[in-house]
Amino acid sequence: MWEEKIELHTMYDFDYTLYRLSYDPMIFLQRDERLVKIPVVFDGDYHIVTVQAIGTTAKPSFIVRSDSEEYKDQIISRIFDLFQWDRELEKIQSHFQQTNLDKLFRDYPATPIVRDFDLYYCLMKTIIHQQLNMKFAYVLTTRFIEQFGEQVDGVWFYPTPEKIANLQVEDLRKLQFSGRKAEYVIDTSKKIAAGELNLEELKDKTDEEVIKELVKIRGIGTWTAENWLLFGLGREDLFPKADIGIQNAVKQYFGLERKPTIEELEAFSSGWEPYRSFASLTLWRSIE
DNA sequence: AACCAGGGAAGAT
DNA sequence: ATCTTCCATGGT
Repeated sequence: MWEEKIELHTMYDFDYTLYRLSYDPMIFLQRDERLVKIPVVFDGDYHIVTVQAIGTTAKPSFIVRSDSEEYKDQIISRIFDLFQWDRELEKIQSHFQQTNLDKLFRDYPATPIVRDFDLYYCLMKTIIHQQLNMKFAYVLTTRFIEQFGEQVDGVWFYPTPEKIANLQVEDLRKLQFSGRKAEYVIDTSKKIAAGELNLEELKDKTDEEVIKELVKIRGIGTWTAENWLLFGLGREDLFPKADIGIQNAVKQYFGLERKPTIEELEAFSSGWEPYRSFASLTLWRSIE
């Protein structure tokens, strides 16, 4: 067992991160302790990494703990990457002070990108969440992980694509997946298991290239590709205009009579680049 | 009971 | 290419 204290050189609202993570019932959280346990897999070996906040938003610091000395550097690097601790949120904040979202960012400052812990899980979760209300969507992802994942010391490790690739549609229908959704999940997992789709390799491509490749897959549309880029890879310039939550948040913030059209969203969002992901996150946050 | 939900595919134009 | 319809399933 090792532990490492980490101090950031930027502001970071980790309590908001914990709040966002608390939506996912399969994540091991102790919010009063400001602590989260993260499943990390290296070379097929399971590691549990504990991240605990001990600082403030203005002066954030953390204690990171895990067991494997061998992977210590990789684990710390992964945690930095996951929580984007290198990012200077002050820059984002000042960028939006010069836009039509100035009030929004004053009300909800320094919202970090909260990534999912695993690229494959993120993609499955995003497909599962298509067109479902959040409550039921999380019921489905919870059943998915309970049924096909593995729990170690209270921490859930996500199913592998290989395992899901071997399922039948009926296996997921039992969990109240629609037949169509079950096909999307299984067929996409088959592509990954067969090596036709490599999520790790998409890290090296631009947003546009990733969207173009993912949208070819049956069951993945623009919304899913954009959300995967944002919550999977943690990319900074996504604005999912088809998203109902984004539409409702824009309606509320700008005081519209009805939900905005795609064209109206285009117009409102001019000037938000190249950090539109932070606009999206902060808009979602405003209606939580 | 009707409409909604952090969409997408398939069909029609 | 773009618009319309249908698909599934629970929540409010």
